[in-house]
Amino acid sequence: MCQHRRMSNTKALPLLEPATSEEATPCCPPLTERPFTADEAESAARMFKALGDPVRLRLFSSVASHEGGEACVCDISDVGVSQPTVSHHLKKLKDAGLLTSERRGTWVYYRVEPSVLATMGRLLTIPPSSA
Amino acid sequence: MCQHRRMSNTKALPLLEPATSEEATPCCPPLTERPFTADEAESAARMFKALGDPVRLRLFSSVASHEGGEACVCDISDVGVSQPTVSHHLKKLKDAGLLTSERRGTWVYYRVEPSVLATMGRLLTIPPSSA
DNA sequence: TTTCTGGATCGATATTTATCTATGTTGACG
DNA sequence: CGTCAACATAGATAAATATCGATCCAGAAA
Repeated sequence: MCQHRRMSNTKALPLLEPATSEEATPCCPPLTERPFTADEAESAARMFKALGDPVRLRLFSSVASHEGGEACVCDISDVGVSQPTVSHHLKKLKDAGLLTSERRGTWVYYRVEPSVLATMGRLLTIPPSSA
Repeated sequence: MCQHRRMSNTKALPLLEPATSEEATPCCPPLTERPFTADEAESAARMFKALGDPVRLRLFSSVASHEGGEACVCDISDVGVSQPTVSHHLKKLKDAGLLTSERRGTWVYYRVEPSVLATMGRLLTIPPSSA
């Protein structure tokens, strides 16, 4: 939870809830399977671009590695930029479909969209006989 | 090889050569393992950013999926932008360490740096008990 | 209601970047 | 040699973006 002065009394972390997993857009085949179409590239590039900024990558990693699969903004904001900048980057990660957010009382919790790691991992899978 | 008017008579494709595999920088642990440090984020974000443009992603996919593991620029340049723009993007992919290039006679061949897919794939590995 | 706090939004700015045209460079060929 | 073709580089420009300070909004507590 959030290590701060005034503690919330709303249930801080209903961990591991159903998660409403929408089962993802498969989006694209592995990058190595065949040349991407323009549409596929547009779609996949949006995800890579979202992780293509150091601050966003740290925020994403903080959420992804946080106990319970979610993190309060106040727990991950120590990345060397101002609070509006953190907010701006979290919004971009949300818009790219990598994170979801939920407000609970005073705090806002972010979590990794369940399908994302699998979808992006699939893009980078290595073909069976890679030389 | 290159489907063009004037054919080269230098050996066009010494496929699957030793590849001088430098065995890669492991760079970073999975994104889900722990919050990335600033340095780790800087390093990993550089790779994601390189794939974060649709044109570059198509070029990368074209090389990665090309028979023999390498592709001549002339075979992958049909992505809707000018020739200098293609060249510019290929340079960025090289600078990011994702591609290598080699000139053979008239043509320049690009190939995927062998370690890259594994390194980036590792970043996106899903933790053992992901809920 | 008033006050405080966590976080989002607004508006401005400096930097990055994707793209182009024009030109340079390199190798093949006659 | 000169010419042609494949790429790369240079320079310019318009658009995207990372960042900030100021402000706004929502929930909690006094």
